[in-house]
Amino acid sequence: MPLPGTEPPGVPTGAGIPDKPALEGLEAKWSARWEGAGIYRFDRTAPRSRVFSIDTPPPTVSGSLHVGHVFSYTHTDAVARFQRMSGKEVFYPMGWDDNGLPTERRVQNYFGVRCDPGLPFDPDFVPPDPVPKEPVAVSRPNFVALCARLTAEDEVAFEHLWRQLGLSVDWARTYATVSPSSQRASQRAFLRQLGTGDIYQQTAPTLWDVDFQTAVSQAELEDRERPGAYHRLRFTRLDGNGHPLTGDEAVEIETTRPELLAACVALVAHPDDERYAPLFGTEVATPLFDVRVPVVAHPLADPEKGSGIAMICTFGDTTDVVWWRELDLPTRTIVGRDGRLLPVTWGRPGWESADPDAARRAYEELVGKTVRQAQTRIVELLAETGALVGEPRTITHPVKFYERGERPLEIVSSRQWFIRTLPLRDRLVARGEELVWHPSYMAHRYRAWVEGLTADWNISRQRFFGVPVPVWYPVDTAGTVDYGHPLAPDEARLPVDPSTDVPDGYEEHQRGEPGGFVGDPDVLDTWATSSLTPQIAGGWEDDPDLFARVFPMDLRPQGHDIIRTWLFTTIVRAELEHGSLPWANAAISGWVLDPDRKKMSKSKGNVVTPLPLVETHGADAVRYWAASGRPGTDTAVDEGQMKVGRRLAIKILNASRFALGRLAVDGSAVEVPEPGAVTVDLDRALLVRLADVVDESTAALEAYDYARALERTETFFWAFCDDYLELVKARAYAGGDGAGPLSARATLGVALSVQLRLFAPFLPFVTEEVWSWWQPGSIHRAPWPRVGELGFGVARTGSIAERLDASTPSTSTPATAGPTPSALDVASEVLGAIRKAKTAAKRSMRSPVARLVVTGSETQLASFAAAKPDLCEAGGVLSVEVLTRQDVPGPSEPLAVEVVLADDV
RNA sequence: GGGCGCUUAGCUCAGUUGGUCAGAGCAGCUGGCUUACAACCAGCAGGCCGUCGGUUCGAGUCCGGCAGCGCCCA
Repeated sequence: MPLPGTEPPGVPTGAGIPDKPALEGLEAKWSARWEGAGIYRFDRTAPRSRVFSIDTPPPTVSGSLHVGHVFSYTHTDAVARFQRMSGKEVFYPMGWDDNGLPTERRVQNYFGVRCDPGLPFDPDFVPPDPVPKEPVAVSRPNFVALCARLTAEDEVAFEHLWRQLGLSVDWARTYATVSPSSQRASQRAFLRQLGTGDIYQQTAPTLWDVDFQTAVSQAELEDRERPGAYHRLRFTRLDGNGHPLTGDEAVEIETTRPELLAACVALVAHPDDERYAPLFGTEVATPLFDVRVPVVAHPLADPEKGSGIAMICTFGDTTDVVWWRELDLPTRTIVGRDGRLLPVTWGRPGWESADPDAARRAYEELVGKTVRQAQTRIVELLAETGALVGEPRTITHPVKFYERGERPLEIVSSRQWFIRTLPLRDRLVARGEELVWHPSYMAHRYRAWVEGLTADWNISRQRFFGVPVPVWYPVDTAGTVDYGHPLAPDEARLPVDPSTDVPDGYEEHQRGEPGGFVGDPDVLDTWATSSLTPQIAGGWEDDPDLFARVFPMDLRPQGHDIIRTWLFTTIVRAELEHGSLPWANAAISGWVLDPDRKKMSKSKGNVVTPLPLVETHGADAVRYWAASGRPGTDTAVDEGQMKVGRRLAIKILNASRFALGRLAVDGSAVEVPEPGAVTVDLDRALLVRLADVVDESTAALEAYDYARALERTETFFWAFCDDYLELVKARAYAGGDGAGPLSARATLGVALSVQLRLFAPFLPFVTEEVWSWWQPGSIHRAPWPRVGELGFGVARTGSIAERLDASTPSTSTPATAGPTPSALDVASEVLGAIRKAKTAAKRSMRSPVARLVVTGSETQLASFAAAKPDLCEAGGVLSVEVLTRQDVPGPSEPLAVEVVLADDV
């Protein structure tokens, strides 16, 4: 229903139909008018039952515009527009994910700066110009200000693209994940879960990127195949009294990380491995360092791998962490946060050695080296002492990397904040089953991820630009920080920055002083904030009335690549905070591949930028391409498809011009006769078929299958243009109030109106343009078409034939099996035969047909008779002869059509 | 190694519960300026539906094996 004030200027009249309609300029024209009229504003007075709320993952604006965005956001927009036309108030805000590392890196490169949190804020700071080779150190507040400045520019570019593309976003409701309200939500959730114990702090093994100098979570890991080498090391067996056993009693293990030997805390073999069973419970001595370590059993040890027995180090990989935790082993940390070997004191508790001096001498060769350098040196040392057996055996094996990192992750022990996810596993699996997935098989991805979780979610990051961890710690009189008793702010104070704000009851001058306090220096993982987009966008706590109307949301659209990150973390937070799903449906889009069906990546340089495509082909054309990609299916960028979409949009302009031209005689206002005027069988048959399309398209969109809805509508529309418009032309041009012309005009009017609305979610610009020629208000607030508009009862059932019977009592159905061909079916078939004959004879379509002989069953001929006048006009047929076939052909048996062209007589 | 998906015309892909399902568009070819549309229209040709087996009266369609491709996870 049209909103007040949304009517385009001028009364819709026949004069509103342009002579030469064109697509050019429609994007600018309509996106401005939609904004001006507030077509996509969310009406927050609508009750929950009438709201359709969408939680779109905000794009990272510091990343480049990507055609993948256009693809999946178009899918969402089609659904949003359908829901809006179906009477829902659509809550469709757009966010910007400015938070996090990508923004930091971009700011560093763009301005030539680096953040030094130790520096004081410089209020007069201006970024260096030109950008220097060596980055300039700036304070954290200055750095954050630069981040804000750059992301503001990026947001403009994104919004421009979205508007050009015609996303029906409520632009009054944008949010950014670094905004104060987002920070407030993020910190509030943190404090609440800290209160419930679902967030805890622990010194624990932490996945660590030595270049970014930050912890990363399991979700940010990726395996990469890297060359490595198995080094076979000889460990000395010990007797019950700790004395070395002589002879060939050594245990040989194989490791790819000999440099971690000093961190070895045990050897491990499979419990069923008979080769090593006698060793379980005994001790061995490490080479070089002579440290006594136990031999233990654990099922994760792979008898097939290497020699079947492995050394456990703290920590070489994630399996070490599992062994360490489950077998309750001690910690010996030798890798520092910079990826270099830390100094240790041999002989001290925790670093016991049977020969501390030898251990010290060996370790002195390694300390301060990077792990790579240390490996080279220790291999030399091991070889010199004879502990290295044979030559290292090179292999290729998967190594864990931070997905943005360039060097393998190390696992360091450090103090970090975690969200307790492991105990939630069963509940999270159940939530995954409760969520409705489109397509359904995407549920497997989620389930596999949740079931494969091995660690709680580490949410602290040692970065600068992000939401600060909102706590401080007391410093005791001796100057020791008491991490066990974090000082949390009152929720009313949020957001806080502990590096500049002061905890209640303290003064700024006490910062870092004995008896004072220190702020937690870390920021939260970006996912710790991004996982709250339903809460942030919905006004959680800040606007309870709004939140109650939109949460849990109806739809989360997103790509399948972020199921384990964004979708998963969002479910975790909603479960902890609200005990519910964050949304009812998840619609998962596929990837966009490059035109050669290769995955796009910056390194390959095959990333397609979307704006030129929109400018070249038009927004409707690009949307057509995107909407043709079925849910979950990877789709290549295909300019051919865009050209098809453009052709379709132009066709809509032209066909509409024709139809409306017949309805607005001599420039008068468009007048559509009442549906009751549709009396001609051919016209009824068209509307029956259109009713099917309405049904199918509606059902498809309700099930989030936008591609199917578009395809059905498009197929119908081309047939409508190619056959029906040609057949109806004579009656449409005839004018006057005769039943035939009246029926034709009524059909044209209703068929056009319905088809425009069926297309509107996909081609918002061209449909709005045509709508404005003859209808008040925006098509995007017009009601979604219903079968009832076409003059049929709501209770249509069964086949087209049955519907025809119901609506055309005069047509009796002979007792043949199968559906009766409609007047339109027969007319299309015969028209096709006429065209074929003309083409074969290389004649113009205009050339007359001297004689047409049609042979068919009684049913077919009855339908033919109904279509005959229109058919003769459309085909230029001068005389017709019909012959009844007595042998009752099958229902799908084609008519026999003989065409004699005029000149052949 | 485990999981998921895909394999239909030269290309991109539809084919919803097994029974006119051998389809569309693009590309190609042959024609046509036809009073909505030459950025158009009409027509033609093109396929053992990856492979092997099974269920069935009947299988692109359901089940299993295999092969190839892709993604996710170890």
